[in-house]
Amino acid sequence: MKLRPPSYLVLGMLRLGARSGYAIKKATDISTRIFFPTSLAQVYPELSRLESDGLVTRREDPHGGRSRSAYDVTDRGEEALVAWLRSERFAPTHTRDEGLLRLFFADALSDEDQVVLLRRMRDRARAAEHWMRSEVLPAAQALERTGSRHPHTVARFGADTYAFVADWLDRCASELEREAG
Amino acid sequence: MKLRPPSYLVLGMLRLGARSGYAIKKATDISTRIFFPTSLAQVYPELSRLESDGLVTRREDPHGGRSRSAYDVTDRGEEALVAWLRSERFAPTHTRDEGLLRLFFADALSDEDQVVLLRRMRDRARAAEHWMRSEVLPAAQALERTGSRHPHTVARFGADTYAFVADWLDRCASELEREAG
DNA sequence: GAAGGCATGTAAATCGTTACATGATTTA
DNA sequence: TAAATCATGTAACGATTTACATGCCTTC
Repeated sequence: MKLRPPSYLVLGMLRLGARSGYAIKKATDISTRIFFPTSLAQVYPELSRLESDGLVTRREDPHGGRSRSAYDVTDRGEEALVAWLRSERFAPTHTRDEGLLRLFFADALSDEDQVVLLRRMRDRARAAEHWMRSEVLPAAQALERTGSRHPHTVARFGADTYAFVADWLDRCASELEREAG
Repeated sequence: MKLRPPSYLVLGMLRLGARSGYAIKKATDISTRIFFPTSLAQVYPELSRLESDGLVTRREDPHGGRSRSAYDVTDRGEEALVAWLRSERFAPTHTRDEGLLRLFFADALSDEDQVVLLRRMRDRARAAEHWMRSEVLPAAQALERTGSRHPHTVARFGADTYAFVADWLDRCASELEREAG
């Protein structure tokens, strides 16, 4: 019965109001996706484990002729979530960024291609920022009206960070372009 | 003979002057580690593959009674690296951040504990910034004197981004503390 | 002379994604 | 009525890390 971060993702999403495994996955797609993605093939087995550990309860919740399971967090589940949130140690951020890896080795490119690469990375960061402001933030604000403010905190953090990154890369590209003439 | 980002990491590090598998791993530990970590168990098999594909050559380079293999990038290896650097499409950034996941669910905590969590995340970002400025940046500047400027670009990017993140989390923690009274 | 770093590799375990398989309901 | 979405799960695959195994060299 060892819980890992994906277990808490499921537990936390149930606590925020998602009822089915499918709903949990949908919720992550417009919220935790950029810093903690998951898949249905991870959510369903995780729900089974949490149920057999007594951290959630399952009940039948069919919708028309379509079967569905609804889950609720138990008191022990709530305790486990809070204990995790309060614990001192947490895993270091794990990132794999192919764009930055390219930039790292970009000296093998011509000056023009270096600028192209930087602008491509900038565009990607800008697109991510826009997506967060237009899709993720509104969904988080809706959650805020039900008493959960921090999904909104995280959405603002993400949007602001992507904006910072896009600006940084834009400046870097312009400087490089000016230097190269 | 399908190359993935870790292949280019190895190829690129060889190009920047690392000679052995061990040296490649050491180099990543003070450079790409935060955005593209790797392990010896990944580097050695990758070198073998690159060799059998003719993208690098191996030669014996013993140091005293201790055997060592030195690798060099071939013309085909150089071409493959540049083609990758120039290609339009690259994998989206992949991140798993347990700290942000906690913040996302932090509404389950008391106001005080929410501030504690934010300050913990801030401290971690600040520590990462300091590590980059004191360890990574100097190493990158040394590389710059050999003609490779972009390891330094990436190091500045990393340090500046961590500084932005630390400041953002600090402000957020202070606001929350003030609100809670 | 002990500890730590240099050096190479393999095996096992872990973790996560994609593909497969199925079927009902809603919307365009 | 066709496409998209809701809904659940398993199997296969792929990628990466940790542990194992070995041994020499340098520094304290």
